[in-house]
Amino acid sequence: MAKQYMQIGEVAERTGLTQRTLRFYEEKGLLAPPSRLEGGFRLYSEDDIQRIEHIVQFKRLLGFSLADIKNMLEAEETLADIRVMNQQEPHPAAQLQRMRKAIAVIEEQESLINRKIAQLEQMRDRWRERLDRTLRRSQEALRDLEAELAASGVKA
Amino acid sequence: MAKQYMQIGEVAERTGLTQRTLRFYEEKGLLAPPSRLEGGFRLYSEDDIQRIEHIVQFKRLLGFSLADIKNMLEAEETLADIRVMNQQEPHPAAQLQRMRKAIAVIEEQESLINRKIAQLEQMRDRWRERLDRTLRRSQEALRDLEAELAASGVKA
DNA sequence: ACGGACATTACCGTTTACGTCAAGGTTATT
DNA sequence: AATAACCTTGACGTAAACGGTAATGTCCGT
Repeated sequence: MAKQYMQIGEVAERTGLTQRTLRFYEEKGLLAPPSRLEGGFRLYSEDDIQRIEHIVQFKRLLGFSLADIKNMLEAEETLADIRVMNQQEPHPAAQLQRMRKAIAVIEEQESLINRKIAQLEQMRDRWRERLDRTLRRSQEALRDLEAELAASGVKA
Repeated sequence: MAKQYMQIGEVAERTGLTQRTLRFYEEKGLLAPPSRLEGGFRLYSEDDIQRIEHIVQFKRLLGFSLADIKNMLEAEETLADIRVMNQQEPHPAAQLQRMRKAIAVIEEQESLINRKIAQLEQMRDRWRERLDRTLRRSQEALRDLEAELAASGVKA
């Protein structure tokens, strides 16, 4: 298993971010302040790292600003809160209420991603049509070429 | 039909970009310098506008830097060049050669988009699993709630 | 030929998302 | 207790992607 806690250097290496970026994200509120060693060294938990990798993904895939990503991460947090609350107060009626909230949050994230996918698919389809047209034209060119060769064959 | 040529103000309105941004893109080489009126006013053709809207899409969907987008647009240009050349020198063998190039370019763009889509789908699937788990848990909560109600019904 | 709307270049300013020291404190090992 | 390796908080720097304004020129309808 991975060590329980990692210092910033190791986290940086694992996530591909720099130490500065990690501190920067923390400063901007994208990362919850991690725990610290007595001397002040940051200690990241597995959960922290999960969250960091989440951010990296959001950036790479969606291309959103950090401000946007922060909002999306708040959805994450809502879910985490709900889990904790369901653990603490396991009254079925209250749980059910919170579950509905959780489901709404997740569905929103999913539909956001789906919208993006749909747009990308549309974009891809336009390229695909283009490919088809080009292929058709190159078929024609090939046909013409064969005709030309046949003609020169007759001549020879 | 749309007017043959538009001035920068109208283009800005139609594309949702600012005039400054249009000039900036031109300066950075993302847009070919449009034709000009005698006095120096920029005149954009339909083709120019197509290209601009292309850029807007790339930005919104892929979230790439302008430098990256510039590279992708060069693929576009390669294709345009190929079309012109095929018109000018319609020798089948040469055409065929260029067609192959065109196909390669298009396929590269397509696969780039496909990779992005695949990553997004993976991300969506993770949310979907999460949704499933939450739904299952809320089923349990519902079951518990019904049991509770039944019990209180018996008591009442 | 003139007034108002629209454009031009030039240049400085701003925000975002970090990079890059500097000066000093902490941890682990010997 | 000394030393290397690691960390801390500033503080300033920077590239990208524009925003905003000034000073000036152009277009066009009357």
